[in-house]
Amino acid sequence: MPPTTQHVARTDAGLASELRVAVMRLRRRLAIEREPGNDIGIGVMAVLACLYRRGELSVGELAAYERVQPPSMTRAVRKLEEKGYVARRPHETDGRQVLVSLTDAGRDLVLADRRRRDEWLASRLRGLSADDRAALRAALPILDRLAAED
Amino acid sequence: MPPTTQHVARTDAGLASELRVAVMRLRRRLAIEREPGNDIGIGVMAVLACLYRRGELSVGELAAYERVQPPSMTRAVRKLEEKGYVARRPHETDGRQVLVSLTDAGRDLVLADRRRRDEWLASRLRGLSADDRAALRAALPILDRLAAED
DNA sequence: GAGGAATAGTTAGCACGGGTAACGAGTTAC
DNA sequence: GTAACTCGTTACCCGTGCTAACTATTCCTC
Repeated sequence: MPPTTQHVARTDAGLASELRVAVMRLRRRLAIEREPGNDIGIGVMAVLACLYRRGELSVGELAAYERVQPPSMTRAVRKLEEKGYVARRPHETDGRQVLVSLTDAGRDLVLADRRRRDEWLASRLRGLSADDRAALRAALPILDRLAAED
Repeated sequence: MPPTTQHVARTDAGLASELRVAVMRLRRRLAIEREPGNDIGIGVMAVLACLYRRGELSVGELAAYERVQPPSMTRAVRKLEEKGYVARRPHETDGRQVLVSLTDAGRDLVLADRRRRDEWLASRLRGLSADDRAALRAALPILDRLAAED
């Protein structure tokens, strides 16, 4: 009889597989929920959220944080600039770098999107116990660290 | 000054945004780690893992669990069948359904892949405390439930 | 039992978001 | 001052998700 999710998750040996599947499923689920008039995909939205938290960043820094290759980030930034959510300006001293920052419209979009997804999450959280919510909150920085650089 | 990850994650208001970003980054990170000779993408591998845990399933059941539309699962299964990792057979009593099961090669691939990713995870876990690992294990079923059906 | 509604799977076609390779502009080191 | 490196970009390809439309089968109703 093949092991169930609960069984393998109790061991380190199965943690990777289970975590991987859970992360992928949840990612797909999250991608569905978006601000109704928001035509920005979830990946591109993550760039805005990153700029919101960290302020002005270069294209390379954004790519490194999102664990994406530079060309992918160039495209994401271009799309955001076309829509007026970010501004690009050259670095003062290093002419190779391009600094990206949120516009007012971009900031508004981040907040609206966060509100929207919070509503969805709130409906989900009602089905969870306080312990479950605390467990999620505790796991968050660890998930973040797992995804970070070696 | 914009809030940092730690700041917003302490409140329910920011949990959704932070969780979303963490999940997306980790998903990309996990997608990179794969068995060297494994030309199967992470999404298709998840199908094999699902069959390994649950045994024979119909295309529709697979699609529902992975939170994917039926056509996407049809394609994934076809690709796996071409490579000899799964077998398809008609349902005994319901001629509409197609049942998918792992072949021996598919089972081997699941185990090899799991071993490979476990190695990667083990190297990560060394950087974490026992509490962190426990937190991850506790959060796993909750992440799973968040992605589940309404 | 015959016919229409519902369900399972597939096909076709599209969009988006990753990747690599190759290149130009700018900087740094020698 | 030139060679090597870094950053960003362009061009192109591929994987994987979606919707719409179709077929085959089953279920329901009369």
